[in-house]
Amino acid sequence: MSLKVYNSYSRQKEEFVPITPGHVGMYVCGPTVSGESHLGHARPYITFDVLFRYLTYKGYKVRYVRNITDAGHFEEEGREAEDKVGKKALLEKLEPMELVQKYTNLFHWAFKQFNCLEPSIEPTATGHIVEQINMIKKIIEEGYAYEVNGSVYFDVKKYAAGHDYGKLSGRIIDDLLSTTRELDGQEEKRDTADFALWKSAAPEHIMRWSSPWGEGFPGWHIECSAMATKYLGAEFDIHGGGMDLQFPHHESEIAQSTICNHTSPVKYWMHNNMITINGKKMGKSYNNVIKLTELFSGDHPLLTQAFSPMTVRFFILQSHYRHPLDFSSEALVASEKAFKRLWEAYEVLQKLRLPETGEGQIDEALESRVLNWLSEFEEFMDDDLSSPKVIANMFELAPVINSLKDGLIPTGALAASTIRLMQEKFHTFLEDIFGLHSENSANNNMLKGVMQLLIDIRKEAKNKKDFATSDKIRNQLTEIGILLKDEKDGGMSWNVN
RNA sequence: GGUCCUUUGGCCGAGUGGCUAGGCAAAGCUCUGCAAAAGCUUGUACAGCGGUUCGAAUCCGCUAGGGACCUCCA
Repeated sequence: MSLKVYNSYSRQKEEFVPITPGHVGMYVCGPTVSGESHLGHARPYITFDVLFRYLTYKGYKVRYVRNITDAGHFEEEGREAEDKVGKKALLEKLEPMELVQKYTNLFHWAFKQFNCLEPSIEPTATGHIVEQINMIKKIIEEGYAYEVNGSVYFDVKKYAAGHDYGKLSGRIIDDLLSTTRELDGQEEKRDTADFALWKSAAPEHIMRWSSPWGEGFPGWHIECSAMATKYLGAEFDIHGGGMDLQFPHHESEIAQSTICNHTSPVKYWMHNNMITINGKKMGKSYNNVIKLTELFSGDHPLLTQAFSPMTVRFFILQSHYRHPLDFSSEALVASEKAFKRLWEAYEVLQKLRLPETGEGQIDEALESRVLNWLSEFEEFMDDDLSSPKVIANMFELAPVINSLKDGLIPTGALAASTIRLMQEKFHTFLEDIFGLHSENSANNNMLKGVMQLLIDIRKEAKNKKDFATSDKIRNQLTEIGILLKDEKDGGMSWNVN
């Protein structure tokens, strides 16, 4: 079966065929480490983490490059040539690189909580100034950039004459060129649609590098072009990022790389949609940001409780990555419960007793439904990563699993091979591909031993119909957050809430 | 203003022409010493109006609401 992905560039689903058979080059726009990551950032990195995992599952050798933007861009291009990172550093009285390090560490910490795999290469913008300068030089040589007062701009009009600037983001070039917006500093540009490749640094500017055009710093878009070219080549398979980066960032990236490398850089452009809050995009300018640390601690006016990383990951996977996802505490609570129920069914499944040969009669109808649900896992993922549908099927299977365990469905109703397949598929999709894991923090042997002791005492009490003792044990455990459940067969299980 | 997207049951959220998505919540039942968990059953939703069609949540048009991008943004 073959994977189909939605290509933003062609605006349709296309069969995924890598440029080099067996290998995939994937670039994802990483974070700007001038501040703390928020819930909105979780979506692209989890989405593309799943894609990375899925491609790997499909047997591809994937080189996953995700940059760290630590050089900072303009707060408002053309208006105040302010380096975002530099400015905040002054306020916090930190060295710029100290600030960058702090937020990079925090970013890494948060996404480790989310169980995101580390990219193959995580290049930084500041570490690739030379590559960026070389690329700009090349673009000037090609005649598509010009220097003014120590800054270098990309000539969009000239580019658009021979290329389809605006195709990715659905812009009409004439509209872009005729924009009448008045911005200070625009007079340097030949055209308002032009964008900076290199900016001359004002004296107070902290982050600065020498270049053939004087002291300055790179434009925002050039870093991705330079680093993607360096590590993935002039032409690579997948470029991912948030929808809000389509224009101008990715559009400009295409233009720069195309001129520099004489080929269109990316085969498949993939964009995730936004996380909204009350219908509005989560973003600094809207003042509706929930930082990841706040999410994990529950310390935010919009949160009724803390939410674990796995709950958030599951929440994100329950919707399709190209659709907007509206956040609310209620929605997260629902996902938390759903995830818990699914995970418990998964754990039950892994411990399910396999039927002996000839034990009971196979329920053909059930068997074929189960096999169908299982085979759809991959089918759905192949269809542009339809994780919500896979999860829906898992929930169809959960009652089957629980009923097998409780004896409501006889053990022999499903063939041993079917149950084994179910175990395998759940493991593969839930853990390897979706990247989910147990949140049961009680995985230490000492607690297990203590719990076994309590369970034994409670069983004895129950056998003696000493319900006062048995209830005391259960109730007090409940109070400290351990849930004890009586099983149908007289056994007991427990989990930490 | 320009370009594009979207509007599904109490809530979240799949779904692009005909077949029950799913989750959470709610109600009833079964199991249980009681409870929890689990299982079973129940909802007949697709913004409004009109059109195409044998048939539309799904295609087209209009109206209304929401949103994204056009500026740093995941």
